[in-house]
Amino acid sequence: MRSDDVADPAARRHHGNRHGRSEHARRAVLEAADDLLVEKGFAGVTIEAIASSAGVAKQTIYRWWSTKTDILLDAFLQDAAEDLAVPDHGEVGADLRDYLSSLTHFLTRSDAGAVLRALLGQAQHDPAFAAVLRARFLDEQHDRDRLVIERAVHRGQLPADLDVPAEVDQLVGPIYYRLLVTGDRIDEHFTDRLVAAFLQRAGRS
Amino acid sequence: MRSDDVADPAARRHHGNRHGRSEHARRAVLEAADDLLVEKGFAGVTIEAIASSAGVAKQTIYRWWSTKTDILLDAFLQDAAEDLAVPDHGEVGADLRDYLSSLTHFLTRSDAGAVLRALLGQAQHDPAFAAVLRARFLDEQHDRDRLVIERAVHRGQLPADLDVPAEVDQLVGPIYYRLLVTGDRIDEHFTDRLVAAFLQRAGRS
Amino acid sequence: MRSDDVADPAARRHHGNRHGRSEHARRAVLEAADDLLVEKGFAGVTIEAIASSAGVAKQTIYRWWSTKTDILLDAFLQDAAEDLAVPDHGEVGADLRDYLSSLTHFLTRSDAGAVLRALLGQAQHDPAFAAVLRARFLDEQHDRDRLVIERAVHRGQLPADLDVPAEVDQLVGPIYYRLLVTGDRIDEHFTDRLVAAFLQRAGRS
Amino acid sequence: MRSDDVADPAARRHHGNRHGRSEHARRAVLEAADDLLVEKGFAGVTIEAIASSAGVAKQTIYRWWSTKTDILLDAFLQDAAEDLAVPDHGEVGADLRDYLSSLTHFLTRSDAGAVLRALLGQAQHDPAFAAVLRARFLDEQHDRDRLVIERAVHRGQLPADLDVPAEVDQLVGPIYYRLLVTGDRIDEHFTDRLVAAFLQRAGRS
DNA sequence: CAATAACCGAGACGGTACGTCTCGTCTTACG
DNA sequence: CGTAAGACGAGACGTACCGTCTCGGTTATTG
Repeated sequence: MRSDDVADPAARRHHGNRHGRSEHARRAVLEAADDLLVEKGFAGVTIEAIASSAGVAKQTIYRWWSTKTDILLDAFLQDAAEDLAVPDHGEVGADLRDYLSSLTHFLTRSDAGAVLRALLGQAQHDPAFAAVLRARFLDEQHDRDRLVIERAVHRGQLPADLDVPAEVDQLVGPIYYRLLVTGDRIDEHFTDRLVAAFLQRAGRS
Repeated sequence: MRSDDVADPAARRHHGNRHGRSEHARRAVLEAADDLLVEKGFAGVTIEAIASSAGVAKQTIYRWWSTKTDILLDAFLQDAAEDLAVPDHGEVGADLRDYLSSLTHFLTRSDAGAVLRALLGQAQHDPAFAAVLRARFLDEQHDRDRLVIERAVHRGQLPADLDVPAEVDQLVGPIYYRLLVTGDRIDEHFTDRLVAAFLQRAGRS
Repeated sequence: MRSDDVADPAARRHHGNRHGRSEHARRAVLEAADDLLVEKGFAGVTIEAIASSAGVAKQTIYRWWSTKTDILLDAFLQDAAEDLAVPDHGEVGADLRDYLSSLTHFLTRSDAGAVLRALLGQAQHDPAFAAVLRARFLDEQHDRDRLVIERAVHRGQLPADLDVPAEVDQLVGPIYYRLLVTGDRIDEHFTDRLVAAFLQRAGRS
Repeated sequence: MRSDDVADPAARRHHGNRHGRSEHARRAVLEAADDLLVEKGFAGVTIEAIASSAGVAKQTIYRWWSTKTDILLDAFLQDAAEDLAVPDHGEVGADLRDYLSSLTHFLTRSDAGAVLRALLGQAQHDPAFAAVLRARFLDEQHDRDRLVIERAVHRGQLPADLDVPAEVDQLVGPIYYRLLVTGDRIDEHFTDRLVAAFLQRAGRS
């Protein structure tokens, strides 16, 4: 039998099989890409470096991904999945403050945030990739950004005729602006102020 | 003297001289870089391509610039200088609407705007370049963004204790957000709404 | 021996059995290798190409052969077996003229001859393969080359003290020389002249 | 033009110039190819290995040569130039014995001979290269092979109607045959016997 | 007449070398 | 001394095969 293999399935080397790819290789590539970005910067992320530091053949990478940004996007999506929960305490102000604060933390402190910055940078150079990035992450994220407000509207805490997309842009726009353009620190004072301005607008409209 | 170069720059080949650098070469490089970016995209801007399409030797480029983004930044600064005038009609609302509208036009419609997007993209990949970009353009632009509001404060049209930097981020942040992240259209309706929200905040504070 | 293999299993598809290999796969591989050499040249003979055009798994090839030249050698030996009969009319001159003429035809006209050329080429690059080629074909062929003369010596038509190996090298050497080095045409006039020279030497010695 | 290079080619490092290639790089490549063939065999001669052991960039190799056999041919021609002098003592027999003996030594003992074997091997795999090899070496060598006999014919020592090409093939053919096919030792006894057979034929014809 | 064992096609794997591309440096010759 | 030209060392690119390995299926012999 293969009791050894079965006993420790993670440890054993996977050298190919008939139906499907190596999970081991897939993970090693994504982790290597992630690590390289954080340690060496975007220029340090080369297919050769990924292959070599993942202990994987280049051809194995090319079999499953087309570009290095494709790899980084996969790595990012895997990491980002759990980190962007939308809070629901039932109170708009608190939820928004909470959400913007954790969004900020994600963007500026986590490795995944660094990867996203790199991907957004690449999107500026490559319209085709920009479209992919939107389709595979940004649109979904945009929905998430809307969620707190939409729930409040649903609960009757906010006016029904609120122009949600425009309001969301005014809430998160300044955060991305500081992240991508000015590089200024984004603290809770700043995000709280954004929420306050929103509530003021929404209360009056 | 440069009269020859200026009089008939195309005809006379400039193969070196004893009196400093060639203005002809400088211009040809900046224009070539600009054109290549617009026509072929950022990936099409290589030092070799610039040299070849400017009719200039690679070494001449390396003598005066270090990287291709350095060239693009020079090209951008030259183009951007005149295009970002700050209006002063004496009325904050009108001035801001005017300013944001022309800023938007600059960012989304002009070739220089395309170059800036590329430079901002590169800044996400390269912290050193991000610092240079801030020092040579963004800080100055940030000052310009503040100008309309500061003038109004000075005139007594806006409260003196206004947190100008934070307000500016809320005004232009959403614009850059759409430019760099969502790719959504930025029309006058959107910029006018930003101004309205600002006036509402400022009037109350 | 291989008589079993050749004898038994018929033309039906063979997808595995407990004892013994698939004759179908064996033949398909040898034919594919042969065809590829003739159609695409030596560089076109790759294990992957053989496997794919024989409809066989790579592993099946590696189970039975070690290198592509090993395959070509098997293919060659199978083809060559019948084509190199040694004539025996009882007259040395006629036999030799006949033999050299058919040897030349085999070397320059047949597909098997093309394969042998490739194998001899490989033997120049790889001493280990050169040894194998000698053991599995050239020594035997050398014996065949000797046969006509030895029979004549036996019959008393040629002197008993003839240095047969040296004479054989002078008979066939020029043929291989033209085949492998100069590429000159080898016609009957040339082979007849070789025989004439031999008879002259043998008559005198 | 190149007088500088020719004057002092060895000493200075040459990292590029406007008109013409680096003699230093050229020599390093040819020597590296030669050494690799002798030390590691034909399979050990790879462009990467040559580049690395010559301290040269791959692109520099590809700029001037197309294939590894092209490099080996250049290396061979440079080495072979001086080693194949044709003797002229005024006596056919002595000259031929001398010539065949030194030819044999060149083919079987020298590094250049090993390279030639490899090139002849490659020629069996690649008709295009075979043509190049003939044009750049074999034809010339064939002329050299004829020279001793032609001089003797000219001196009246041999019949004027001698079929020189066919005679040459009978003289050198057996040597190449042993070199390329049988691998048998080629000693002076063998080459002297070839000469003796030739003289016998020529004397009678 | 099931269980087993050897062989089959398929194809993913870690690798090596390929030939191409661009980089940034260096040397030369000209004006 | 700045220029145009362009060869150079370096190294990443994406591709082609290499030889190894696993997988699931097929069949003949065995228990």
